[in-house]
Amino acid sequence: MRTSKKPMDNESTAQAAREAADCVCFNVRKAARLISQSYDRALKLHGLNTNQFSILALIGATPDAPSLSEAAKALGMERTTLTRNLRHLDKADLTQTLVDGQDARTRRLALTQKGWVVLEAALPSWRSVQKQTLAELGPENWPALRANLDHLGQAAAMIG
Amino acid sequence: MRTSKKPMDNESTAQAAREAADCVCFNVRKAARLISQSYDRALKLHGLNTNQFSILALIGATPDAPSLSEAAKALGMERTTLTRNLRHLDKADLTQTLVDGQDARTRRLALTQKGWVVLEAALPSWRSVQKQTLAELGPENWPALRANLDHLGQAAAMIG
DNA sequence: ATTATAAAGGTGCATATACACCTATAAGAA
DNA sequence: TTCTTATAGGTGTATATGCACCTTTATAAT
Repeated sequence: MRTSKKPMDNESTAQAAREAADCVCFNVRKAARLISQSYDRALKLHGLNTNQFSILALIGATPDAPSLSEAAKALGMERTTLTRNLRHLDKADLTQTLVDGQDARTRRLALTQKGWVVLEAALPSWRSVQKQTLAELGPENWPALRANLDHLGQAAAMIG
Repeated sequence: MRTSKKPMDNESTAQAAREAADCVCFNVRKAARLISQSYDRALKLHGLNTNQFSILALIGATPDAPSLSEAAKALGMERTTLTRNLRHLDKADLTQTLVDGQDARTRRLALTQKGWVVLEAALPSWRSVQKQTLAELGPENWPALRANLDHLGQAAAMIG
């Protein structure tokens, strides 16, 4: 006896829809949402969220001030998304967006002195949450996981 | 001779910041952004993005109409995020949000007939992009990758 | 030098995300 | 039954995301 409330005509679609629980995109997005919450909690003390921390760290880690597009590429972030994310950091006086001397089209990104101070202060909190996360995962699983994520990110441009 | 443009006092912070390229959260978020773009392209024909597809599929796949909170839990999505995401689907007449008969606090989620039709139509496009994505990844790598992502998502609540 | 093309970046719009705080309703305690 | 507490959900606010389309500036072609 059927107890489902779904109309019989949709039953085959319902069955097919169960496949989508295995969707790569869904599962990566879901993990990103959940993991972000723990990193956000850890960085909140420093007035940063995980995204802002990543941007500061990328700029700080790049030997010469990267252009907006270079930074966006390195962050795997749409250029226009980075433009807007930088607004908050610029307003908070953590970053500076300056016109390049050679090419008037290019914006070069740099940390302000305050940006350096906040980044340095936030790094121990990041290390702590990163360590806990790797411990949960099993640190030996991380290299392969990261390689798979990198590979998927690389390949994505060719798919769809 | 030093050629870096960064002030010497920040060099140790710059060095430390390079560790953050290995951040679990950053790498998962980055992959989510990039992968989402390919799935979004694949589903665009059907007027859906990957997130909307996932919500439709989850509701369609659930035997009895799930409550908002149950659906949010299954999607790994903040309840209030789902509330707002459903607005677009409700407005597009793909989903219905109805007050439960037993408990006036509870909203039960269901697909409209149009929702069933769109979901059914979108499933082949999803299968296609999913297949290409798994082919790029190497299908044998997906079970472990998914298990690691699930584990991280589960553990996130305890971290930070 | 002029024109055509390419490259860098910004804006409008739509959608996604979640915390803090609020209301409404149900269930339990007195 | 009344009071208390727990549960389900919504709203205000801030930030994130990316596509389509635009302007500005540099480079290439003639």
